[in-house]
Amino acid sequence: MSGDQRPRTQAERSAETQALLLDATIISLVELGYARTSTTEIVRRAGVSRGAQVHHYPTKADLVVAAVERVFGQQEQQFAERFRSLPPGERTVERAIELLWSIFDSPAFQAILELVVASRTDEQLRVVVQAVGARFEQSVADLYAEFFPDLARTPVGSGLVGFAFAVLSGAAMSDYAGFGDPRVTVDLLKALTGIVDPVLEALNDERHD
Amino acid sequence: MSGDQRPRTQAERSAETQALLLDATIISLVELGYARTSTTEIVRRAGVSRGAQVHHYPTKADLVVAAVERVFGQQEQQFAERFRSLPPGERTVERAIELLWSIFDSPAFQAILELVVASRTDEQLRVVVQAVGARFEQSVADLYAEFFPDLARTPVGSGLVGFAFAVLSGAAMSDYAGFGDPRVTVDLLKALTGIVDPVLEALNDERHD
DNA sequence: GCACGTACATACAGGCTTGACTGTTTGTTC
DNA sequence: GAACAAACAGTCAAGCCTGTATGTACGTGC
Repeated sequence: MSGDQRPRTQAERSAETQALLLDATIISLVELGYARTSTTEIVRRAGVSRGAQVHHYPTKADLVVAAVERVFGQQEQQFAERFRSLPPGERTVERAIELLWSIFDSPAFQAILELVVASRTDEQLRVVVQAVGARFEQSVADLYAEFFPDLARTPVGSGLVGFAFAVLSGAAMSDYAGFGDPRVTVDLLKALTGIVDPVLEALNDERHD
Repeated sequence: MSGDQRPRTQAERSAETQALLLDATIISLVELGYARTSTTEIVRRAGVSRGAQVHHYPTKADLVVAAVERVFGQQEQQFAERFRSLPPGERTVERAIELLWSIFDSPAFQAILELVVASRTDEQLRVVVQAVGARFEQSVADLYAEFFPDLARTPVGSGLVGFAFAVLSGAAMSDYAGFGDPRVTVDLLKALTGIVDPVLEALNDERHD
């Protein structure tokens, strides 16, 4: 059936099994949440044996840490690709926010949310999450600086990416927190970016009294 | 030693044990997170027996649901009290946001965050969290409408509380997500509220084309 | 003071999870 | 093609967690 009878190399076997395991981990995080995600459940979903899992990721922590890197990396790459493939005329701040929102509004971000919250009370996980999270933001900030150099030069403009990340995280969460409307929040964020300068002035005035 | 030799009434005993259990639950959520919060751990922290716990809250879900209501309720009440006790001259939108931020920046909100995220994959919990969360927002919105009636009348102004909730949630989370700086985010939010009208106009212009 | 119900205490059983351990297959190297 | 290492398979035991069940102490109404 699967026409390829050529034996796979060790590297290929390794990579495929690891991908199966990490994707299963991420999907389990999305569907069951962190608390109910067990290694048993992961190997079941991945369709690999316990031995295979323990070979590649000896402990549950190893597995989760690797999943963090994978899911952040995927989103980071996806955002960059999508934004770069926009027709030049549409490479606006507003479009960038819409694109970013499509990331934060995705199942993948639900997994990230589980991991971020779990990382609060897990030293080992927190180190990785913060590092990878910061790298993610930095990658978006680099694109931002590349395409909107004028905005990026201002003090507030340079912090705007971090602000957008915070707002979009909150918006994504408000979906099931019972407060706020993500669409309104995102629209307001987009509107805000259109008036960065007045905000900047207001902020400066305020800090100098 | 404890001077009071008068026997406690059943109601008093009940209330005290329940308070011990719920507070222990909340503290455990803060310190250990949702995944590692067990009924065993809770009764240990509360200093009550397993039987007492099961008597008041037969299942773990009952315990967690009650904790949701308690922790949201406490924060709701605390905000209202603090805001109402401000000297009239300081009852500004900015002060309100600072006050709200002190809520979102507290340990209590860390517990709420655990519960909100857990509720995503827990039907029973989600119903409660959304209801109580919405009530919390409504209570803040009511105060907002009472003290800033002019703002509250505008379309965007009326949605501003939900927006603030989303932003502050995100800001609180960005602390351990590795991206954004909560202080910058909150400052920007405060600045934004000072220029609600331009935002409103920008948003309307944008929607009408 | 007695009967009753609420509040509490302790022990137990079933299920699940994790990490460890032993054995087998597959690819690679010389 | 033989030796070696990596990849994989399946089982086991210890620990924890939850819910249950049975027995005891305390407060309340008559």
